Parts: sequence; structure tokens; C-alpha cells
Amino acid sequence: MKVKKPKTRQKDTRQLILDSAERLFAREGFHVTSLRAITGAAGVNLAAVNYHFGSKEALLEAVFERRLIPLNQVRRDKLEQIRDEAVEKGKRPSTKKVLQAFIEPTLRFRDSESGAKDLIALVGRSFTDPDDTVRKIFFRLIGPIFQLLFETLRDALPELPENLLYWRLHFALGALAHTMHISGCDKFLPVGFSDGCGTESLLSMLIPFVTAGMEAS
Amino acid sequence: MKVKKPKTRQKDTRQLILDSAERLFAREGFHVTSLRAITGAAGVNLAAVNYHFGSKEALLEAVFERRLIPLNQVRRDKLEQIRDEAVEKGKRPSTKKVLQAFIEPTLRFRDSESGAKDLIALVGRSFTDPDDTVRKIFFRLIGPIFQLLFETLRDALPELPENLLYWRLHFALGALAHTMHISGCDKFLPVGFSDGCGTESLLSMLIPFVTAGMEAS
DNA sequence: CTTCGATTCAAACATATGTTTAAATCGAAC
DNA sequence: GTTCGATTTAAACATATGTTTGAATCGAAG
Repeated sequence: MKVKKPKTRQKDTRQLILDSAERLFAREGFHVTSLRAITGAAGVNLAAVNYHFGSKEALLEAVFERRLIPLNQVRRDKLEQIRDEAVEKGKRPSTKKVLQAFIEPTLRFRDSESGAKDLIALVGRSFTDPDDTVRKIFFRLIGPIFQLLFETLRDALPELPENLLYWRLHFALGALAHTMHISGCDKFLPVGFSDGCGTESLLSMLIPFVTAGMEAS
Repeated sequence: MKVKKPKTRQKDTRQLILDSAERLFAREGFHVTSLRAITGAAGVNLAAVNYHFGSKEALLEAVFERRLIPLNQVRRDKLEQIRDEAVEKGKRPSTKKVLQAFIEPTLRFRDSESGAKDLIALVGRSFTDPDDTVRKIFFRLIGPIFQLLFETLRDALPELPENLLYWRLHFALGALAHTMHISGCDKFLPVGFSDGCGTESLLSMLIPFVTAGMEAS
């Protein structure tokens, strides 16, 4: 018989490792974080990582997937809903609503579970991580939802040349990634930035910013 | 005799190490790049780094300083010129001109010398580098010019609440950092992005974007 | 209680890192 | 040509890393 969880301890160990790795990968970086640091903080044996995940790289993949797959589902649903609504009404979707459909779940996700903030900060940085391992795993998970966002934005702004839309989206994602990362864990917040970095406050500032940028004449 | 007179080899070795380190730090990251990789690519002995710079950390500092100090001087001059002009005319500076004064020299710098593109990409990422060493060195060099940019922007948008200005500037810097990094070296450009990523083209897209975001109602 | 596969554990492994050392080499001033 | 300080060089050093191993331990089924 293969399965079920006859043991209570297995899930615990896997979960403890994932939590600890998520936190440390986000705060210290993937390569700088050692398996000994992860297992030490998690209170499990060093070999547990390779037993349960196979390798450090596979652990990173699991850290990403655990939260990014559900988050992507939410973002996809919202984007498709906006698309359907537009088709139904025979109108183009509003730029602001499209951006909102992507950004809101992303930033709100920070408050959903403990540790989610770290994952969001990690994702914010993975965009431009110099490490090929990190970027490859990241883009495999995030690529399709970006494609959908781009296409929905094209519906909202059909008069914009595609190349310009492409780059403006990049500017917006840069602003979002920076926000995700800098507001993700305290160590990256310079003094004076602590005010008004609650999720709702950030949303009320970021969405008008990127909307205006996207629609700039 | 195309060969330069090797009167003293010191400058040559230092220069070779700086060039090689700049390239590798930008493309692979600070911690992932080993001194052996740097000296190997530079064709100098491993111990030369510690002899000429003292440590790997001091080498990173030298890599930053070599280009960032001159670049900061240009940005400071432009910003102060805009400020003086505004005072002279008794008007507030235009938001677009302020942003332009900071962004234009930054992106144009990419084309100034070979290797500058790598440095710009490295700077773009250092904003949110998880490594304390990198961030500490970076903010020491970049902090004062950011302060000046913030103050000049406050002159341009005095009606904006300071906290909102703070965060909008952060969004703009996020867009800039992302652009600096992604357009800095080819390995970070997904397919399809290669078009229109020349400096002038980027400027003509980025400056209207961040200006509109800054001035959003 | 015994058995057996799944898990945990301490130890070892092979390799890579930044740094140091001490001898060799170079370039010019004497 | 000799001398001397500055540089280069190969080797060693101490430490850290991801991974593997084989025995110990655990939990329930027989």
C-alpha cells in the first residue's frame, strides 16, 4: 500500500522545512541560505531535506509551488471574469480593473497566511534573480499568468502599439515587484517607509499609479 | 606596438579585475561569483584580489564606486540645475523635468563605456538585494542622491501628501530598477523584448510612464 | 510481542570557497 | 650589475557547502 499518511510526523517535517526555507530564502537569498540554516531553524535533521525533497533546488520549487499555484488560480479567475464581462457587454475592459484583478489578489495574499509575506517578497525579487535556477523555476510558474495579463491588457488598450504595451507592462510589473519585495519583510524598509505600508493603503496608491502610467497619452 | 607600455603592472591588474568582477557580479550575482571565476576570466592570479583590494567585499565596493561616483555627480548637477532654474523663475519645477534629470543620465550611462551596462544592471538589482553587504554598500553610495531627488520632487508636487509622494517615488524607482536590470544584459530579456530596448526608445517610454504615475490625480 | 517499511539521526564525503603565506619575479634607482 | 620594494605566483589553510550513507528509531499491522 502506497500511501495515506500513516505517520503524523512526515507532514510535520515537510511543513516545518517549507516554512523555514520560505522565510530564509526570502530574507537571505537562495544561494546564501544553507540547508543547515534551514534545518536548524526548523528543528529537524539536516538529511531531512534530501529525504523529503531530493535536493535544495527541488525544495525551492516546492516553496514556490505551495503558494503560487493557488494564488495563480485566483488571479486567473479574476482576469477571466473581467474578460467575460467585457465580451458580454460588448465593451473593452477598463485598464484599471484589469490591473486591479492582478494586483489586488497579489498584495492581499500577503495577509492570508503567516509566511505568505515572505513568499511575496521572494517572488518580487525572483523576476530579476541572477541565479538561473531561481529564474527558471519562477518563470515556469508565473509565465502563463503573465501571458493572460498581457492579453487582457491588450483588450483594454487596443490602440496602444504592442511594443509600447509590452514595455509599459514591464514598468508596471517593476513597480509591483519592487513593492512586493520592499513591503514584504521589514528588513528592506528604510526608516520613514513604515507608515502607510498596509495592504489596503498600498493598493490605493499603487493601482492609480500604474493605471495612469499605462494610460499615459 | 599596439601594446601599452607596461611600466607598472599594478593599474592593469586592478583594471582587469574590476572589469571582470563587474561583469560577473552583474550576471551571476555577488555571492555566486567566486574569486576564482573573476581572476580566471581576468587572467590574473587568484591572490591578486586580496593583494589589490583586501577582500571580496572591498572589491565589490570598488566596482560600485568606480562608476557610481561620476554618475552621481552628473545626476546631482542636473537636479540642482533644475532647482536653481525654478527658484530663479519663481515657479515650481515640472515633474517630468525632475524625473528626466534623474533617469536620463542613468540610462544614457549604459552606452557611455563598455561594461557600464553591467554596472547599471547590477545597480538595478542592488535595491532589493537580500545580501546585507551588497545593500549596505549600495545605499551608502546612492542614499544622498535619492534624498535630493525626493526633495526636488516635493518642490514639483507640493500638494501631494508626503507619504504618498514617498511611495510613488518608490513605484517609479521600482520601474526604473526593473528597466535598468532587465535591459542591462541580454540574459534577462525574455523573447520578444529585444525590440525597442535601445536607450532612447526606453527613455521615450519610461519617462512618460512614471510622470503620469507621479501626477495621477 | 514481533515484524517491517517509513522516517530520523549522526557521521562522513567530496568539493568549493575566501584568505593567507612565503618564495619567486619584476622594474627601476643606485 | 646590484639592491630593494612592489608585485606575482603556486600552494596551503581553514571553513562551509550539498549530498550520501548506514545504523537507529518509530508506528502500526500481523
